[in-house]
Amino acid sequence: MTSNGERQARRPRSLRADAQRNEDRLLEAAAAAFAREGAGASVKDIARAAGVGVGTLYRRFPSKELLIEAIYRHEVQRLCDSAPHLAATRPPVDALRTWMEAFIDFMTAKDGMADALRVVLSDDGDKMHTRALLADAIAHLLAAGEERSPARSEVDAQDVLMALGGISLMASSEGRRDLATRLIGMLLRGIVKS
Amino acid sequence: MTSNGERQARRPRSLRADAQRNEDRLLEAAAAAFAREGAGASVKDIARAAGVGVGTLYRRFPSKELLIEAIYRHEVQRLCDSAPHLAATRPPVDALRTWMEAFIDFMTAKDGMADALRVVLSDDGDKMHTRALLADAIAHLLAAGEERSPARSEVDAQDVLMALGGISLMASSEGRRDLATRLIGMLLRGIVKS
DNA sequence: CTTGCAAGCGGAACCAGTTCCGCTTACTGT
DNA sequence: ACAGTAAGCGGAACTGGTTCCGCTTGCAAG
Repeated sequence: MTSNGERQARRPRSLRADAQRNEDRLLEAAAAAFAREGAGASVKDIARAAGVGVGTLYRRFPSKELLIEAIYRHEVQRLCDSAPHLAATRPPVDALRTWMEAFIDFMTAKDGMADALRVVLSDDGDKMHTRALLADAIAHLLAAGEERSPARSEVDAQDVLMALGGISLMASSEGRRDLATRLIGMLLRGIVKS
Repeated sequence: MTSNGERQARRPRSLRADAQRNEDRLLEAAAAAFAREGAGASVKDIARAAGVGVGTLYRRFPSKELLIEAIYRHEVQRLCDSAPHLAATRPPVDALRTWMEAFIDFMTAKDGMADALRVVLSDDGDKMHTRALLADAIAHLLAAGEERSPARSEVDAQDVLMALGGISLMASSEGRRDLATRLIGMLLRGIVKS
């Protein structure tokens, strides 16, 4: 399930062999736990299932939220990768709306991910990567609109990302998906040129 | 500092005398603690300062967030009360924007209040009161606009409240007040008639 | 091989919030 | 006054995340 070579390749972090093995086991155990019990799964249980102490888990993932983020990193990546295609094949506003809906679907489906956003979107260090990824995807969609008219030029991708984050937070704690759709509607009207 | 009669009057809850005294002490201690240490103040300390056990605190305020909400209830009330006056004395969009800024100022100034929002805005039981209060204030501002043109009629006050909640959450965890102002700008453009 | 030591490890300890339940006490009716 | 009882109380105990630190070990360099 977990390819060692691939991980090595991504960033030459030169972890000690055992450390690398532990990280893999942790990710595996955490993914299983979150899938089974949702974000409620306890870090102690995850550490135990991975056969390591909590200390080990915490050196690799400094908080539960960052662990969650690590688990879903691939899927966030995929979500972001889908933006250019959308921008190329659909009318700008349509593309933007579709992507936003996908964003919300993702954030509300993966239990705990919406809360992890607060950490991920806050600005320092490692998390910046994911944050930038998301902002770029949005920037792409906004830019596509700008040429063909719909997006206001003064709108900033970071701001839109924050707005989406807020919507995710509310939608996930209320558990009402339709609310999110309506809020996206408002947001879009606030973004596109009048 | 705490008027017994007033509290009695608000809702004839007929608490046992000692229970009432404890509630007053708790509110007093909690207000002091939050003012001094922010939302980080521990419930145990608050209970101790009030001279009661934690169990007592929890029977009256089933969670820390609800305690926070109780502390700031008066101020939320005042915020809501200010809406009609704004609506009467300013151009609709202006009134709405001003109120929203005040909302955010409040939520970001009172440490922990933004997080309490998630509980307060979620729909069940007692909290409904505060939620309805806020929604009414917004409805008032929206209605004022409707007559004189600016607000889209299909916009729902509850939705706007949720949007504001989301913005508060993001702004408070980012600690960047200017972000909130820009997001309010977007929201407004999404609300008023094109 | 040996050895030095940074890197890594485990898990006890800490500190939140929250729950539970046996004891106490303010009130009510007599 | 007094007793019966529901309402209220306290705080130990539980659960979760997070920190800390003394011990272990993979991995060169000699």
